[in-house]
Amino acid sequence: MSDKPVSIRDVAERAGVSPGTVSNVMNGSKPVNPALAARVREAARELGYQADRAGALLRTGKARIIAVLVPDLDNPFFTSIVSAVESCLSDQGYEIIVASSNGDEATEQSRLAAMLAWRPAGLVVIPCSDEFPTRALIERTRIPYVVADRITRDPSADTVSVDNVNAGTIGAQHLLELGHRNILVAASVLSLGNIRERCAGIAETLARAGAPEPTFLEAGNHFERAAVRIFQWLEENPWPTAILALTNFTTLGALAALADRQIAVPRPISLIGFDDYAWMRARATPLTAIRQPVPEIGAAIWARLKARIEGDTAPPAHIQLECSLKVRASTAPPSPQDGISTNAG
Amino acid sequence: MSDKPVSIRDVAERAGVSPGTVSNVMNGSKPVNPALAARVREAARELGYQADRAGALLRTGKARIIAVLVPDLDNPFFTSIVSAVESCLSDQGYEIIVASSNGDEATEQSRLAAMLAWRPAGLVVIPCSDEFPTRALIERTRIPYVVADRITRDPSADTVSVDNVNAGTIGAQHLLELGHRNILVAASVLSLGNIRERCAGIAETLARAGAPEPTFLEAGNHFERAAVRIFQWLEENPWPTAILALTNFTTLGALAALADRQIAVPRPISLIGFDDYAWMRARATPLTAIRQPVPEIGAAIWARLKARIEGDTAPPAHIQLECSLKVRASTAPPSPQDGISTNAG
DNA sequence: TTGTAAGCGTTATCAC
DNA sequence: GTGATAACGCTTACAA
Repeated sequence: MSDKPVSIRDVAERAGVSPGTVSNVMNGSKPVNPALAARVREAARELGYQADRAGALLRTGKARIIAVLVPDLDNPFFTSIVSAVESCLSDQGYEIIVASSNGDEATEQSRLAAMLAWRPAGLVVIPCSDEFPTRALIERTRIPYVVADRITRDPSADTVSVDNVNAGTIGAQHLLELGHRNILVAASVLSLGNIRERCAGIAETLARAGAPEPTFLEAGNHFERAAVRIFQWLEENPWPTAILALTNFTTLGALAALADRQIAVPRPISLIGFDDYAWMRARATPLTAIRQPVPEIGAAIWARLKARIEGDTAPPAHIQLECSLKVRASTAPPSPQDGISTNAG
Repeated sequence: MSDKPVSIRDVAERAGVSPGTVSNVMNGSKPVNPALAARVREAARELGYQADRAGALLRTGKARIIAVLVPDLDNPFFTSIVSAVESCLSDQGYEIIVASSNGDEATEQSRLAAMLAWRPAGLVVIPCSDEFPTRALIERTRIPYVVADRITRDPSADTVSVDNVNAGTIGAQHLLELGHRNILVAASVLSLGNIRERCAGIAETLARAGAPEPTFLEAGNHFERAAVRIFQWLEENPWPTAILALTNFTTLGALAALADRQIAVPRPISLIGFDDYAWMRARATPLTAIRQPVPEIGAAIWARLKARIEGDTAPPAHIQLECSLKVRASTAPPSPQDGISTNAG
């Protein structure tokens, strides 16, 4: 009906009190006579009053907004993090604003600047590279932030990630136990620290067992590209007995390459995927996979951010959560002759 | 360095002009002497000035924010819509704020109210039900909005959806051409109009061809539940020669059920999936699927919203985009004996 | 316990 | 073409 939103003054007038009192009632910032408070609440309800957050923001300088910046909103891992964080803070009076850097530093910079203009209470960033040059931009604002997933070296803020070394280790361990010694690692890009750590966990585990060093293939951050890279590699090299994928997209790339090449799983090639999605289970040969604890990651991010927003000044915390191996049907002991097989074309 | 963000006054002082002039320069709302403008821009750059959007919001009453409300942020179809919209408006000075209603009307209501408190310039809603009771809440605000995907009857706002009848038709047509007459439709919930329309397209196409009516199975909106429903149905009924899934989650459910039941695809049962994701291609038997044109949906949403924000008062537009059938390997003619097969247990 | 008033940063209106 | 000034809705000292 009314063209303009109801303001705090409308409520005050209707309840016969001052705007300040309405504010105190709505925010509980100061005790108010119960009878009055009831009258105010009644008036607010009748008018459908919803405080305009612009006024509050202007006055307090802090929006009840959490800005989330991810490298790719089409990557289900990143959106699952967004979802996990959203479900934590939605009932705490915060709103979430999202942007994608498209894996590009210039875009990261400009999207970040745009979101910062809202003076959000906190920030969640999955940087597009380990350089994280936009960190300076953030730190000038003094806004609390958490770096997630991709941890830059020398982080001066809270970080939340998985134990990437261990993630690699449990994958390699599983393959070793099955008897694999000839392993292809389908990495995304080795310029990312988290990927390098996963590789390190694998390399170390294999080395300790006296197994030959695996091949680390950089397959990129996109499904299509990963598929052709892995396909080509399988064309040009003796086959491994197992592939260990280090991201969800390289998992898909490996699956596509194996399918195109008509190579069955788990024999002649076993496959361990990364992350855990419904489609990994919905297959004739469900995928063995390294699961990242996404809900826990989201909860940890919010816990740190919330603490900082509320004034926690402890030194930066670096939270690491453990991945777990979901053993399903895509991994099996290599068949005896596979150990010496070469690409028969 | 400085604890407080630089304001327009800081810039004005440094450039030796008035705040109003700075505003005019930054927004281009009024012509300004080029020399002065340059000085202002220089000062802004030096100070790293970024206009505080709270002030602007308070003054203009409209935030350059688009609020997006979806039923489930863990459903890749919905997040792909968010991503498509985000990529449209990110370079137009808009920010996107997202929330999930979790498929619940009360949550939808409260999340919507919370987002509305930011006085967003526009709204994108995928309602959690066709009732869409929150519509009243939105319309009181006079904020332009677009209803996407799930179209309520009697919509008084712009809508963007796919041609659901045709989506069903092309799926059924494909199966008919292959010779299938015994079809199971894996629907999500029949209370949703878009699902009913897909069913209608199927039913009509089959009827016109003189084929028997298919079975419409309500498998729900979640993967796990859909999997068990379809599994059970296959236990208790003679097998169809083809399954036509009407959402991404029922596609996964069907795949999981078939895998659990150790039923191969496309024989004895062909399968058409809904939506088009990388995992559908990354299989030994890539999925034939009905693809929704997600980027185009996002673009259409933004086009309508943008027009409304800029004052377009044309009657509500109801945009329908066409789905396309991606024929891959999960559909094939039924084997001769399948026409009379029953569940052999 | 409640009311009053200042002020947050911006933009729009008005003189100049 | 530019500068002063008021106003947006809210919170929060401070006064009553």
